[in-house]
Amino acid sequence: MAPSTSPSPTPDAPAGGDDGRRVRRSDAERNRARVIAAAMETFAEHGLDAPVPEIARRAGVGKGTVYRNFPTKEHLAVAVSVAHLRRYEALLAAAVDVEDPDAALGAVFAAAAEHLSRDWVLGQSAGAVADDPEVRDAQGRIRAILAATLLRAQAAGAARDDVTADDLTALVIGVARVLPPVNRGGREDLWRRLMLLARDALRPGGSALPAGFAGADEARVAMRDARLRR
Amino acid sequence: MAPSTSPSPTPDAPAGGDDGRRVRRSDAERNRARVIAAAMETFAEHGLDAPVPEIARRAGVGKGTVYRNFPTKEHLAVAVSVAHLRRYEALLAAAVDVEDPDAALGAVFAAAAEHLSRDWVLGQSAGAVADDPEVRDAQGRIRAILAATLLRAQAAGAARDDVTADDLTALVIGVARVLPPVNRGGREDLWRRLMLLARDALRPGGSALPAGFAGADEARVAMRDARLRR
Amino acid sequence: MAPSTSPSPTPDAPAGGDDGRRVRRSDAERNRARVIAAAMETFAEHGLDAPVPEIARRAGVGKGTVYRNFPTKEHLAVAVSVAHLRRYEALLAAAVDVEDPDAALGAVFAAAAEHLSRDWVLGQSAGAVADDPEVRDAQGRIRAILAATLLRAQAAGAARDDVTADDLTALVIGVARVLPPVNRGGREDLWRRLMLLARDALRPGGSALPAGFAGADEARVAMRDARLRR
Amino acid sequence: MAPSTSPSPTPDAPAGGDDGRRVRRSDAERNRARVIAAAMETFAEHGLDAPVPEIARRAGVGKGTVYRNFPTKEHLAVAVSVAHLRRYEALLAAAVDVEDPDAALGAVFAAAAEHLSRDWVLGQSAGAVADDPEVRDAQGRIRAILAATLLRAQAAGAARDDVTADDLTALVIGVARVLPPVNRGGREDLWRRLMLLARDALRPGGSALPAGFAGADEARVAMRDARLRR
DNA sequence: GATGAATGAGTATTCATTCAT
DNA sequence: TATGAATGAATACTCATTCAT
Repeated sequence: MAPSTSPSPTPDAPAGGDDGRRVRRSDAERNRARVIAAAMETFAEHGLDAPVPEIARRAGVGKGTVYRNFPTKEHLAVAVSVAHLRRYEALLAAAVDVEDPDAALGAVFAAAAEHLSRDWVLGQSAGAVADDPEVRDAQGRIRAILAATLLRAQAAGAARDDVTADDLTALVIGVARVLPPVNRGGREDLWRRLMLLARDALRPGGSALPAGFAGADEARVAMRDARLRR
Repeated sequence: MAPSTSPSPTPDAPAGGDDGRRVRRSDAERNRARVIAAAMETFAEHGLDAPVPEIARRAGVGKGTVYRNFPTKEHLAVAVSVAHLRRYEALLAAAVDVEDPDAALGAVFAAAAEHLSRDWVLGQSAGAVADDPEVRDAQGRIRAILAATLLRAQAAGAARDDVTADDLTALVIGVARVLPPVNRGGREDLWRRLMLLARDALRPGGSALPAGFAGADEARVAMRDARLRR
Repeated sequence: MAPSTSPSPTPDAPAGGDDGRRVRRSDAERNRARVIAAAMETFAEHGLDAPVPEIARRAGVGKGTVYRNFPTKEHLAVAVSVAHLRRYEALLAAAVDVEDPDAALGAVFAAAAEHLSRDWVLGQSAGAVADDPEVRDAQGRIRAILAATLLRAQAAGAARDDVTADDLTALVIGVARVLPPVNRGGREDLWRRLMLLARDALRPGGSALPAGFAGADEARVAMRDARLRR
Repeated sequence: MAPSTSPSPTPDAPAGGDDGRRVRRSDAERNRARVIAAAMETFAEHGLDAPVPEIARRAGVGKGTVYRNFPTKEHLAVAVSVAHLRRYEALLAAAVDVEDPDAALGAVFAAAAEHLSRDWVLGQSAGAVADDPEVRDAQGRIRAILAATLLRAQAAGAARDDVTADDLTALVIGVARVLPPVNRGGREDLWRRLMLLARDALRPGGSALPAGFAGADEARVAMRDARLRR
């Protein structure tokens, strides 16, 4: 039951049409966006336990509208996760452009601090959310960026060779799960500090590590099951 | 209203003393222990949302018995947390005995891997649980052990000087929140691996860090508030 | 936290206005009325201990509908009390129109017999119910009518001068709490009989009375606290 | 299922026996008395909803002891009612000795004020309690006293002829149900005042009354069904 | 006999989801 | 298409009553 989140729930609608229809369409689109925004906010504050009615209220729409766009609350959670992942991806993309491999790796951690200190939803990476193809795709793209950046750093001697993108991901997520987000009382400087510390874990010259994440897939599964709750 | 966990809350005023009493008491004590065990299990699987009836069923007792021992679910959560913290503390105590400062610091991370890979509940350290004096005490004792071990390592040059026990705590908890516990599909080797990685973050020669956890107290509060949800 | 009973609490923000809306609204209003009616019945039979599900069943709605209209059982109790008081007030108003002061006072008792012999819930006027502003207001208006009628009777020599509206109220409520309502096996004639008897207690020439209800307010409080239980 | 309250629950025990037995017996008797006393107190404060454990605690015994003496809570309620009625009866007996018929009738009301202002449990005159033979007997004896006193007053012209003992009872109970008992904030003077007022209702020269309580039995049934709740 | 531990039915309330309008 | 009324499953907690010790 992995819900998917296509931008428009009515794929059959023609691209062009009479104005009334287009207006309605854009109205619906706006509603959908408002619901997602409200859900991001509400989930951030109350976790997945946040009541749907509360989300509807904040979005300024009826419960029915929420359910029209997202057949279940889980679908909504998926949409929120996708939105978060997209934002994260965008931030990371910037990091990719950094020339210096060392600096680029640092930028990855900085991006994580920047993004996660505000949004903080990874706890939901469980159940239906983790199984959703769109979520998987976004996670895959992010992982690819992390892997590429790590490889560059390793090639340049700025990162130890015995770590993988999965180690990196685990460290980032770990830190993200320790600190509260800024809008919940978290402190920006602590986020940066811990991310820097985490980055240092990857420097050459550390302890000898035992075997690590077996393969990408297996690792992803392990990661996914890391549902902190529910 | 932070519930406290004395070994036996004895809600009905026990006379205590002669042996005849102890028989009944021991039975009750066994039930109490079974409830806590069941709660550890159930909370680990479903989080604090775990239904009390489910816990009662697993413990093989009626709902009433759960409530006799723990007036509210929160009291139960406190008891579970205390149990976890005690186990952790016991493991850490062993680490303290290690002579070599470097090895001792490593042992601390090993203890974390050992303990957390199996129990995994700290995420719930929120609300009433975090406010409970017994929980606070246990956390304080643990923090003291961490601080002492870190200091020894720093004095011996085995750890960078710009980190504190709070950094250490954050790293450990972070990793603990990434991986699933062994009984939920987690892999022992991954726990060890990540803890080793985390330990390396504390080696001398890392990045320059911005200001960190302001003071012990403030930091503890930040830490405590790091409830992933609710 | 005294719940108030505006005709429609409309928990989900109604737009109100066009006719389309009114259709739905009227349906909801009907349900609300049915819930109140069912509650009057059920409370009369079982007291405030009456289970909400029972009320819902009698009203032919789901529990949820009851709670949509009345956030807590106490709110429902308030609504029921207000409904009762309004009916009573309406009956009393008629009594006011009676010219002859003696007959008017008699009419007040008759109205009480007429009303209370059927509804019989005042005993619940305790706690949140008694503190509700709408309830207080209705009680105040009723008391005003009683006071005015009593004064007229006193002026005309049809009632002793040493009694107040609070004495009158107490007598009426007292009788109301002795007899079962008609729909529970009570007999109309007994109600009338006892109310007539009570009316006679106010005739001139009785025993010398000790100090009575101190002042309106204090008396009202005493009255209010006269919760038979809880 | 009308529970009966014989003073000693073990009617088979011989009158004389060894001391150990007598001690135990007197112990049991003491316990029983303490339970009743505690129940009077607790019921007065919380109504019949008072939890049995609370009563046991106040009595200083275990729940088991309560249930040994009173198989159900209703049996306990019966015992409490009987105790109350006995006290009332004792007070009334004194009134009987008053020579002057007018004064005697007044004394009856005074006794009611004296007793009911403190104990206040009549609300329980419902269900199993009202059906209990011991309760019925006590009520019957009380009614006989009231009837006799009323007859004397009527014979002496101190009371109207068109009222019966049932009218008198209804008036007394009515007043008793309006005011809170002294230990719940009630005021002694108000009790006296209202009882005097009620007494005046019986003076000669009142309104013409419609037919009244049909017969003793029927009336008693009507009275019994006047359960204010449950 | 006395105790209090255990039980489980019962009740208020919340919230995801459906559907008539 | 949007709304919000209705529904009922789910859950924490209380308390009368039973029964092993």
